[in-house]
Amino acid sequence: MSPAAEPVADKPSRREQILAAAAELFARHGFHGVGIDDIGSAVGISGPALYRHFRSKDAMLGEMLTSISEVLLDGGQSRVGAARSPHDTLGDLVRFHVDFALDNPALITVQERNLGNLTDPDRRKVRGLQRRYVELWVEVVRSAVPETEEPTARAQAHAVFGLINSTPHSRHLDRAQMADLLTGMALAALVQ
Amino acid sequence: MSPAAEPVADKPSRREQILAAAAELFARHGFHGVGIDDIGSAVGISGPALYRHFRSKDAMLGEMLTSISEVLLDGGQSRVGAARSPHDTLGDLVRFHVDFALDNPALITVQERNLGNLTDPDRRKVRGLQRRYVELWVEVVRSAVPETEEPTARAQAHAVFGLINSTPHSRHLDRAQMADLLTGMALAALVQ
DNA sequence: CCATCCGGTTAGTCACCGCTAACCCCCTAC
DNA sequence: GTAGGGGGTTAGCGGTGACTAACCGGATGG
Repeated sequence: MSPAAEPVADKPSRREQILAAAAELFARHGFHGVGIDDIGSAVGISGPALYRHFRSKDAMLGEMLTSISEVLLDGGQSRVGAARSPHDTLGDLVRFHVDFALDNPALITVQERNLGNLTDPDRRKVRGLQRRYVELWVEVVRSAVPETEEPTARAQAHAVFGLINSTPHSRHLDRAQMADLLTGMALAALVQ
Repeated sequence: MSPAAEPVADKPSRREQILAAAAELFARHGFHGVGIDDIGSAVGISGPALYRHFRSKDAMLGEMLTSISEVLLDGGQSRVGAARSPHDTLGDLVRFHVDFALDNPALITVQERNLGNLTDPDRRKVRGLQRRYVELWVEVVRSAVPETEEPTARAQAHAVFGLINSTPHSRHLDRAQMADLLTGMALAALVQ
């Protein structure tokens, strides 16, 4: 499948370029609202040339979403790995997610809107990664606020994702202010 | 779904039925991912019979989204109309939106995902209604927390919508608990 | 210096989708 | 008892979209 899962990322090339353009388009028009030709011309090549890089349109979405989910899970785990106070860990986790959302609005949008357009195996994979990411949040929330029940913590995590991921829909503050605002709101919502 | 939700209006009929089914499908698969035949068979009729009730597939989405936006705006305005303390008004507004989201998960999902699939005139109309709803929130937030700048309040409103509208993605608490949780989180995020 | 292959091109195929056409009940009002 | 219309049916048309086929230029390494 993936020709090489490179640790060293000295590859800024095509594939990535195509995925970025596709993400932008999927975010704006939805998966089925975007044609192969649209994606092609967005990167300066035209139409079927994409099949030199991806097996299918579904494969593009699949790779896009799995890689997002992996980045989130890895980043989350590394934040939790750094042993600090539960409350600080929660702060780090929130900040990490906020930064990711602010830096990758199109990806975040695609992830929350287009999960249903994945192939069955891809969806299973992405769902699995997302579930583990949520579990991470649940544990961190519950160790920062111990009296929280598990289902409540899960619901809180989803709600906070919704809050943070709303970022693409409002662009009236600059990046730094927005990051602070969202972080503050998320933490307030979690610890009340 | 519930045939007798109506206070007086004894018209639960077709159109509404079709819109409800279409909302469900649009929410799950996206506008372009749903065919005319899918919608038809979801209400027991098949395919082109829908054109006895709507001029086009676009018209279905248009009517769906404008009616949602109108319901939200009207409901919001009536909550604000009842003169109470700024803080109570904010609480009412939050609770109103939470209730709507919990009672209409499919509609909420379609509204936030499929704005981009609207016809240009429809989109303008819906955008206008949404803008007025946001302005309502901005004013209520600013009168409850006067030191808030306007752009900040706008960003907060969007973020809170994201939080509340995340509802369809998590179903592990019952309706009442979920309503209380979301209301509490939203208010905490707003007043900090 | 040539073989190869990587990454592009255009033309074409096939399925599907929105929508129209033509037809067909009932049910109701006169 | 029949006229009419609201709401349903199936067949089919035109357009579009994903993908394949066949071809091609140029860099590269043996």
